[in-house]
Amino acid sequence: MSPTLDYDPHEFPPFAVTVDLVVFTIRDERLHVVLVERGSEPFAGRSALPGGFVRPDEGIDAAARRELAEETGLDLGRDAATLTQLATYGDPDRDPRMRVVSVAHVALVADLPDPRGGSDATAAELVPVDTALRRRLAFDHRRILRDGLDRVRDQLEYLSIATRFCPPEFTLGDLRAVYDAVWDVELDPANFRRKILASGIVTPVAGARATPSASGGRPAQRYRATSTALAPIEPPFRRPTA
Amino acid sequence: MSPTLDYDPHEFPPFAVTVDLVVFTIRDERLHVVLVERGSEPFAGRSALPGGFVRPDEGIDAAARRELAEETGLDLGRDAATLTQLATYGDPDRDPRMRVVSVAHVALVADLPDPRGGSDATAAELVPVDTALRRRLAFDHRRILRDGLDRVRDQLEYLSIATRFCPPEFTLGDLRAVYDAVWDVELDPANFRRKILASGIVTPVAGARATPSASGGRPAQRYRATSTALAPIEPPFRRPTA
DNA sequence: TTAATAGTGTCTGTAAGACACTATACG
DNA sequence: CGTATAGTGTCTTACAGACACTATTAA
Repeated sequence: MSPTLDYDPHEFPPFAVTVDLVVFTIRDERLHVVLVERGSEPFAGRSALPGGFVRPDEGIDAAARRELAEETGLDLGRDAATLTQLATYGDPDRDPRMRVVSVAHVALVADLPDPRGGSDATAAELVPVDTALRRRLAFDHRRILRDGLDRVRDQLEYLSIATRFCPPEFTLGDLRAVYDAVWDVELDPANFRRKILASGIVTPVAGARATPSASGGRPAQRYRATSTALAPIEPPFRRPTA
Repeated sequence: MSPTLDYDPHEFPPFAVTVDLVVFTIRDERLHVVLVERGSEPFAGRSALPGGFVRPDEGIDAAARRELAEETGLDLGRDAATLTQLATYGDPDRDPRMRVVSVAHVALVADLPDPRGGSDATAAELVPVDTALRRRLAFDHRRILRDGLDRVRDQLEYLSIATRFCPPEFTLGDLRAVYDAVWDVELDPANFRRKILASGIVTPVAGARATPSASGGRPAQRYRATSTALAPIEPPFRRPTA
């Protein structure tokens, strides 16, 4: 805030503030993002990120949680770490109607029962990210999605966010599948195991073993995230080059 | 943006949008931040980060550049990389007057001739960051400063931002002094040289050697940033533990 | 049995940290 | 000469990647 105001605070310019959400999950071994179909102009009929206006007495992340619940039926609960702020997009012409500044967020969720349409009957769908990036999205949502994807890929290296894509208990194979999907690689199971266990971000569940998948295989030890909060991966788990 | 609006766009809630700036530089081997003194309520007389209202037809980073120039006389020019968005702060009660959402930025500058008061005669000063963090700052500026500091410390590991604190030509000793100041460590000159040169973020200036400092010593090779854009440091330059 | 996944062991190359040593300036 | 900084070389340790090998399940 400027100590010597350029504008009287009661004559401030007319801004609208919104939130947009990049909601990632993993489905069929691939990274997906939640898109909604716009029902009204501008960009009616086009795919868009879920989001909406921040209410006058509502915090910004509260607005993000509320909009996500309203449009997709997803409840992130009180868990602070699955929803993080990405960046703010405020080009003067990003919305043809008026000046809108949007605070974008990234949410990571375990695979959903199924994305249902919002309480207001808007269509919500789960789309593979590469498909979504090839679509013509409303507003500057393609750029926001791109930025969100970059962020998740980066954070996978140094933060324990991978467990957010998993249910409370998971195997190291499940966790590796997250890395494989987000980075589009195939990590060596042996080296993955060594690095993840050394980082301490997961703790084995005493006695719990996973039933082998349909294709057979030895049952795997079950793990839980060591902490409910995000933890640094130390040393960082670097993404394979090329 | 919600496809089914909770609010008619022409009845949007009354928000003001501002920018705040965390401007870092290095002075006397220590990291400093630019603070201004507030001339009016609320928080009159208290130190604050420079910033101000975004104008109706102005982009957000354009507003940040303009406010910085107005309040401290610093011109970042067209260089995109010295000014980066940090995060957005929008608690409903962060400004007692009205609902204000502020987009905070971080700027890195080479040591200034001297921070002059703004064109509107507001006092601007350069304060060591640890001192600034102990002060009672206006609004939530202490948290913003804290977040900005964390960001710069992190980015020093994997982005070539250190050169932004230096004049166009510098020695490896100068660059190491940046790391020492921001991380509050004393890096080994030999290992620092090896890692920085291996990363390729700097290029030697043919024939140019620095005159030894007052205390003597062999003249050092001069370098320039290899690219005007920010480049990743590969492999990352990890901060010493503890 | 085979196929598939879980999990262990080991070798090799790269790179970080510690630090000795040389080079070139000022006084 | 001593002192201070620039710059090189080298040793040790840690860890990542590659990959061989064993373990335990389903079909």
